[in-house]
Amino acid sequence: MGHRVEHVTVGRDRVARRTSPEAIIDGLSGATFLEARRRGKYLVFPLDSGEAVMVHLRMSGQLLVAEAGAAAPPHTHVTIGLDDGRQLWFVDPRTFGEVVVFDPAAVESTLPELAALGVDPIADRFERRDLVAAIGGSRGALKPLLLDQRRIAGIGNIYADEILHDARLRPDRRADSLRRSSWARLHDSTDRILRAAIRQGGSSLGDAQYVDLMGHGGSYQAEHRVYGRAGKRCATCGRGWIRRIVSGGRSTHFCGVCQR
DNA sequence: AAACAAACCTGTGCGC
DNA sequence: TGCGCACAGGTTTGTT
Repeated sequence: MGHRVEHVTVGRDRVARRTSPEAIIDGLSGATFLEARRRGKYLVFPLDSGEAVMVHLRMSGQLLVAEAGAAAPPHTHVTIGLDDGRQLWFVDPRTFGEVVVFDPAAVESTLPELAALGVDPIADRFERRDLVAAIGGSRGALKPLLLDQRRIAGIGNIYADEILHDARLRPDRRADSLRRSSWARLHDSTDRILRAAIRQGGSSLGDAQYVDLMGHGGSYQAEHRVYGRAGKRCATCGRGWIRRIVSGGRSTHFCGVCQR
């Protein structure tokens, strides 16, 4: 923060598909980063120009800071040279991620999905009533509801599974069948699992794609009770085995014994 | 309204 | 060693 952008290159147009490489280069060049914010999985960096940069990492994106002169790794699609010589890299092998320079006053038209994000359990006040308001009225299964970014912002596939396990609720359990006590557990587990994962720097899987700005991975993968543990004994109840199903098109893991 | 499939990409791990 | 296949942290779009 507080650094001015001196040079920008866009090495792969797909990263700029929402706008254009020129829009990213022109919008960033000469601007100073004021702040780093997050809402759901969207990273937003307000600039002194009045515009802001949005970065979404999707499945394999990384935002990395590098010293002056460092060689960019493969799949570096945006390079931002700062006034102290350091560089900010957007790296993304699968190219699902994107970078957008936008006008926050026009976010509804330029980034409608950002404007439509639901309550953020970490960034917003998030009481039990907020959880119930977000998903309580639905007749659908809990897992897809937790993943719906317009209802609750920020929960991904790993943490949906871990949260539901912690709350002792099956991922295919209908939201309209929950009792008061289950809503209390689900709220409590959402808060606790997300905060514990953040404290440990998130979950870095085998390919070590998920890293912080300095390239360091997290350690929460060591705490996973269900995600990626299909066929193994349930570490919570010691009786069931972890099952893998597909829910909402996503790989889903749970214990059939201690989750109901 | 909800469930499902496909699409967008590249890389890795596995069985054979 | 090499090949083909399944699968991967997300989201959108289109179809039942």
